Amino acid sequence: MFRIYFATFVSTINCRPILNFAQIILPLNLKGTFTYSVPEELVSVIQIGMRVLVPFRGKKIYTGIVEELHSNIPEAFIPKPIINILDDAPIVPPQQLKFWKWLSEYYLCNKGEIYRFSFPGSLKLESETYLKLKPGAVIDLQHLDVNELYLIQALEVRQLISLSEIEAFIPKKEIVKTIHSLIDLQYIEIDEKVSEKYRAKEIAYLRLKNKETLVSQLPEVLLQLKRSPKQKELLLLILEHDTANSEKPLRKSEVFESGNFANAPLKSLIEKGFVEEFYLQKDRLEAYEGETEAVEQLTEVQQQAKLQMDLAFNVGKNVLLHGVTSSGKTHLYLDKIEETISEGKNALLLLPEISLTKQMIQRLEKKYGKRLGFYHQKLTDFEKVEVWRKVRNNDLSILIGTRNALFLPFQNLGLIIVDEEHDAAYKPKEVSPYFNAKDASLILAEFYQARVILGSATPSVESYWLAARDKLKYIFLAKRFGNVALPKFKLLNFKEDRDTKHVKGNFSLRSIEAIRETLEEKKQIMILHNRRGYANVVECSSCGYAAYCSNCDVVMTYHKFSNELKCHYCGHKASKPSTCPKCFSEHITARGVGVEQIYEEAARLFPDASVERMDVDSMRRKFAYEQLYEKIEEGETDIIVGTQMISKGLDFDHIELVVIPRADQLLYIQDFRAEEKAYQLIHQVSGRAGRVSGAGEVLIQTYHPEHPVFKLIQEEDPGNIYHYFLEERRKFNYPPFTKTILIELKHRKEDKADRASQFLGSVLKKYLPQECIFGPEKSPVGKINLLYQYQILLKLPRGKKYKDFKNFVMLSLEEFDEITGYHSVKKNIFVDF
DNA sequence: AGCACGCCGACT
DNA sequence: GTCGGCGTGCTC
Repeated sequence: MFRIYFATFVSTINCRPILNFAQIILPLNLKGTFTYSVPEELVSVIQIGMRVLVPFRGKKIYTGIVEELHSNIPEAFIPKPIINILDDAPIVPPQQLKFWKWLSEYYLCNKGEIYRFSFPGSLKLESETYLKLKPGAVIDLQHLDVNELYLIQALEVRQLISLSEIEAFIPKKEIVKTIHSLIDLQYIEIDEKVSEKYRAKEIAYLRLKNKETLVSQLPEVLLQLKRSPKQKELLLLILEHDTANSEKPLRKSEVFESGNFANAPLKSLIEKGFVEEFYLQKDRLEAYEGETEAVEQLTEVQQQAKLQMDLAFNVGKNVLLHGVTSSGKTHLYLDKIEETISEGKNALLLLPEISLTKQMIQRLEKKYGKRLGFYHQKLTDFEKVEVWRKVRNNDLSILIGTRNALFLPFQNLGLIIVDEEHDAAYKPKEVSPYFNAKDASLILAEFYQARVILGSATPSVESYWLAARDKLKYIFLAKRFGNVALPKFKLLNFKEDRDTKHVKGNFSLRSIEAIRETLEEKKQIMILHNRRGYANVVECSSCGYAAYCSNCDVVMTYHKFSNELKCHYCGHKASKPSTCPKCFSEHITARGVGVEQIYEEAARLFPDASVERMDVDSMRRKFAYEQLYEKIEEGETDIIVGTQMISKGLDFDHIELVVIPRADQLLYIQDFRAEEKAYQLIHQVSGRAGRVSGAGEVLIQTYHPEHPVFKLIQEEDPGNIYHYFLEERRKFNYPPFTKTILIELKHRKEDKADRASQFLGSVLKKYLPQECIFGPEKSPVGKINLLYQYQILLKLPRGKKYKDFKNFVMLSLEEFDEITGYHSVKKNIFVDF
């Protein structure tokens, strides 16, 4: 009683109640946070944003993040105590915690999902379950089966064995049974252990032990070694190194690399106390050590753009930098980055895919050297941790990365640049949490009081609209660097050419002629065909049978190169049937033109030219991309046939001609963004042509030369095509005029998925006006990977109402979750999909 | 999410 | 008769 009174008394004086409870975010896809008590000895140490070890469900231990500290005793349950604190300072800055909160609320996902996604695995320690022999157990080996015997014998040799290690010697199916039976017999018990995962990389070095003494007694020492010439030689080598250039220590591996020494002489020298081994930590990622150079002067036009940018930034407005390809956007980026870091702040440059931008990386390395860091999915986990630590210690000024770099613990972020802001890689549909890195950048920047540049040659319609309404400052760079002319577009009416027999296969004679001319000039050609494989349907012309994927509701694509059928949804492979499996007819035909076919045709039409194909299938081999890149750069390749892959990162000086044989294919895809995407793709590839000469030409073969996209793409002023896109979006109530939410429901059993979607639909209809709800209906691809898929599309009004409507959506989802029968239905929610 | 508990089919 | 399937419930 007295204690309680005393505590209250003290806290009143300090105006600070004791914060002995914490809300913890766990790396699990669970709603909300969990309350833990803070042990007395940790109360003064714990801070928001630190990592803590907490028990969760029995003995299992997780690494959680402290989101909040408070003194409200929970009533419904007794909180468990925090086991320990892992950091001596917060690892997640407050701005990032706000960012997580915003993401989870806006994108309707759990914070645990965000935490799991944003942290490198080895910073999230988890306990592992170990087995050990029960002390004092008397084991009767006679009555054990083979697996039990194995396990007991293993435990007698090694005291602790983790669950994952057991898989090595007991069949997976038997593990649980074996363990349970041994626990029942009281022979073994279970224990949980947390171990540090991250290990600094250490390099072994050699040096003299007690250098001074040794040197002073050198004659005696050498005498002592006179019968061991190798030891003597080695000692002298180390001595020489240690006295000569003591700057760089001698690497152990260096000594052995020469092949002169074996391990034995070294061992003897160490035993005799002349030499010692020592270890130094080493960064896994090599920092650039070469010369750095200054940022080049901006041109007149770029100077103008920069001026506008500064004006916008000064009034707290972010920028949409719309610059045609090779207009020098990168140049402007570098200038702003330079400015940011000279103010002592960090800059973040986001790219859609790091691998395709080697030139950009090299260019920046030359400018910023050690102050530059990279962060992307291809780093190993330990490499990620190292970048994390450096960012937290503010050792890096500039970060280049993909979307997950947004979650690095920046101390003082001043600028975010989102390059190629229209790119779909910023919001992949495959990985949760589903968020758009472009939109998220604007929010994160707000929390850091940082500025944002969205850059693109073909901005997204959404960003263009924001700029049109002056929510973003619109800056347009209309001309290529050095006033090089933009490529000329030419529409070829393929129907006419075909009717007058002016075609060969998929190529118009006019295209063939243009390619031939370009080849004669020793220039390069790109042919774009955005469809993988050889043919997209294999069917029987007698009975109409088509080869479907066994897991998905789609036809399989025929890949002639690898001679197999592939499902592009689940990756399932099958061999191509030579007779119809249904009617046994031999009339198996392939329909639908894929990039392999276009490649084959091009190679046949131009037998003397070197033709290469570039798509995910041909680039899967390691370094395939780098090798082809070099070949093109060296001028060894004349014609590059490829999918959308060729539209990114291939900046070569000698590409003059781009041909798009079946351009209509790009437009007629079931997606309200199809035309925008087609425009972006065509525009991006065309930007590869005539970058130096200004004589670039783009041939678009189409059955519909009157289509607005084809008509408007030829104009150098992009205003009209964006107005066309916006008008279309307005007409059909699509973003940016509405806000969309797509809910997908999947289940192994079709009727369950169907009923679940019907039910959720009916709940939504209770709260939302009918005209906002589209569906429930079967998804365009009704089955993927054996899961049946249904969907509901919501088109909600923008602005103030949106928040209310979204609350109703959340309410509906909660009501849906209350039905236990639907818990096995997998639910995906895409906000602004 | 993952892990334990509880009720119905294919095997010794 | 059991073993094991996955439907259901809960986690501070």
